[in-house]
Amino acid sequence: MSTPQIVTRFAPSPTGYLHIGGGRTALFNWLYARGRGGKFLLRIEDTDRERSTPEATAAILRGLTWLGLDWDGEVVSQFERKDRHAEVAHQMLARGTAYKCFASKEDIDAFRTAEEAAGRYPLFLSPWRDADPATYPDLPYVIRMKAPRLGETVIEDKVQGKVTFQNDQLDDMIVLRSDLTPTYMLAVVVDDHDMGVTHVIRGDDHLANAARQTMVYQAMGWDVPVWAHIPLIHGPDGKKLSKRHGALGVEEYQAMGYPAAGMRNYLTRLGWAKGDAEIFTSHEAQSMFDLDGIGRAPARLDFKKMENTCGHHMAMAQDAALLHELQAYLAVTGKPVLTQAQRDLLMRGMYCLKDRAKTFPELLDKAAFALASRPIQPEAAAAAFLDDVSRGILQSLTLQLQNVTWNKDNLEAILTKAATTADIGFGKLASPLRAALAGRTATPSVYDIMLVLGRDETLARLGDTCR
RNA sequence: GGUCCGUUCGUCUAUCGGUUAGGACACCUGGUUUUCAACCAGGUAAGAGGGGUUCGACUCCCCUACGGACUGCCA
Repeated sequence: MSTPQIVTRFAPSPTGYLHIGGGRTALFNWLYARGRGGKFLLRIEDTDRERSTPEATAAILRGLTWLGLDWDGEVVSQFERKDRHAEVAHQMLARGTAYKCFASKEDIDAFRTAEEAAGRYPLFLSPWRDADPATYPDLPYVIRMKAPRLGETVIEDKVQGKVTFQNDQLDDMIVLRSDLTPTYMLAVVVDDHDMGVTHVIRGDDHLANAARQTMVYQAMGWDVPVWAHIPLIHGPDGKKLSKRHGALGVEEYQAMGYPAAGMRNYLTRLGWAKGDAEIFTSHEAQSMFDLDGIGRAPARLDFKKMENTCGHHMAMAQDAALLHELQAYLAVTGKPVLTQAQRDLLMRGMYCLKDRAKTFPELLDKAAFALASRPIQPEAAAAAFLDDVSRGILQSLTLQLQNVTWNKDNLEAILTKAATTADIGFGKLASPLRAALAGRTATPSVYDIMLVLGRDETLARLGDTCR
């Protein structure tokens, strides 16, 4: 007996950017499928023609791509499958698991308002459920599912456990609208079934929907997928994530300069855990990820931890990959592109820059000493180290650096000797040197500065200072 | 209102009836250091409240409080 292939999917509505919570949902689906040799599919739920836009679809694809979540096959447009949905609706009709309902929207609204006013649960029960087709009027109609009135529908959820819904709480939902377009409730089920989706991992705002969708599966005699309804992400204050919490869209995190690998790691750990694992590669995440590890309570976004995680990934990354992602960051934020010389400088200095930065803006800031052009304009705090005595010491140091072979050991020997000769502590030498070479007080070590800058630039900057 | 879900350090979480309740981030103290970051050592800090069940409950059950989702010819 072979294990059927795992198929997961991410199915966003194209009504805006890719929400950070949606990004995590996609990530969970991706991890689960990728870690098990399965497929991860992407479907755009664009049946709401009023709110769906191609721009939003493009933004979602960009967000997923940035996060590094690749999907299998073509992106499926739900809207384009509307004929298939209608076909299934009519099959339900033929099977007797659905019926035509001629009640007008106005009648239903009036009914609901009245029921609510009377303090009752406004469950609309269509009078057409068991009507004789011979009595059907010549009016527009919708197709409603003939949902079971008695008993209960049980969801076996991998995250929420067994959740039971009383069938008398659920109405006969509309599956095909009067304009013959499908509703979400029908479309998801048909699409998930046709696409062979085996595991539905989505936000727990869909938990109740799972009950109704189960009825559609049953009405069609199809296998119900494995459910996993994950809690939504909340803001730092524990409230539902909203604009006042700051960034909502995945692309905003890219624009803030967070590395994608770090975001994947952070988002994976947000609401999921495997023992004490904290920092891991995506490959490791794929093999560790499971549905059991998903928590049941909503998790809050913690920017500090996110930055810390990103910092680890910055340090772990390959130099060339970091430079590449840095350039992508510059591009999306509309910042000037790097020159070849700057790229060379960054590649040369990456080894001492990447473990000091958590984000790309920080990386750029740490690299400022290398990217700066002569003459260096020292910040006030740095300039304070450049008094006449210091300049004198730097001047004699300059002479000793003229002909030395440019490597760390030699530089170390010379600087140590210079400090001894001048009878000062190393700090008294390093601070002015740092000020002269970088114009700042916080930089990589003076050796690293000199190594990254190279002899010519180092001597030139010293010359500028001592002139 | 009804239905459903949730609640362990400030935050993310481990624990799956018996632990000095562990780890990570953040924070504090000390160390290291040419600055910053990093790093090392240590510290503060938690089972929402109340009832049960049990020899024993963070873990199982009930109630309360608080938070959330759903309750559309939206998805």
